[in-house]
Amino acid sequence: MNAVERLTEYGIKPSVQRMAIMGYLMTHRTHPTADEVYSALCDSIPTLSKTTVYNTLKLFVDNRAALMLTIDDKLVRFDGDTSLHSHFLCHRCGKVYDLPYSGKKSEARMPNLEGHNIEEIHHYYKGVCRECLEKEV
Amino acid sequence: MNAVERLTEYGIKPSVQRMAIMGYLMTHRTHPTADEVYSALCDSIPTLSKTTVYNTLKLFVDNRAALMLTIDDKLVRFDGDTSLHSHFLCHRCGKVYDLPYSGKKSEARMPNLEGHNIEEIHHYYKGVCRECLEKEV
DNA sequence: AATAAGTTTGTAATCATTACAAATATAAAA
DNA sequence: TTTTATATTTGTAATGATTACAAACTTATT
Repeated sequence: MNAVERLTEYGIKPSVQRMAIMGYLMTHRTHPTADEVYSALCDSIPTLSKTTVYNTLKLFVDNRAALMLTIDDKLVRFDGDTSLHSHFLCHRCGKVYDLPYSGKKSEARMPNLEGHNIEEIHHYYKGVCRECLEKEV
Repeated sequence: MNAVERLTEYGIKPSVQRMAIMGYLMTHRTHPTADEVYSALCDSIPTLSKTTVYNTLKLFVDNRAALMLTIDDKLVRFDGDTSLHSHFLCHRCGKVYDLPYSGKKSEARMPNLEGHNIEEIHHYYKGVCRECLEKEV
């Protein structure tokens, strides 16, 4: 599936900027910040505005074509993979890793907990990643 | 357990400000922001500085006497209850509710997932809370 | 009391994010 | 095609939570 198909699937009309941003999310599974998306694309789209990146990412999230991760208290990150999975933040190198979702699978279908209407589930781990642990020695 | 005991238990030397802030966290399970803590205490401690509130909450978190919640992308919230439990954010009224932890209990003891050293687990739900759903009708 | 160490305070910066209005592009109507 | 309306993008300026920093203050130690 390409970026255009992905956008239309979520009811988002494609444009040069939207395709580029969605394309970046699809090919870079690094959970980038808005600023990282902007920096990566502003060479190929010289007129690109940072406001557009913010607005477009918000549009994706509102239409459930992307996830907004609040795992880091400093920066909001975005994830083009909207399937249910967990995230791990290394507080040493700042990288965010994907992990399989470890909550009860029965809750994957947006349960109704204590009367609340659940729309999103986020599962975050924090610590020191394998790579940083190896460097330690 | 009172605030002083709690502080010393976590190796934090008590002070007027620290006792007041820890006391507030212990008696108000509302997951307050730094600003809310400041506003609540600045009457009883007129000289209190917002910087102190920020520094002190950070001190608590560093010493694991409190949790920092990043469930909301706008505001960092704090929780004096450091036991393993989940949180639910209502995106209509902004309130944060406690929920029982629904991940695998076996992971409660800080597992070693894919070689990473896990130090914290956060489980966030988002949606519309029971109270807001009732008002809707 | 004098000195050192730890804590608090106020002000000024930082910096990610948003508000807003002008400019541009796309679609629809004439 | 031209005109008109609608949608999208852009740049600049503001917002606001958080932090840096150095002075003031408090507590502990010599």
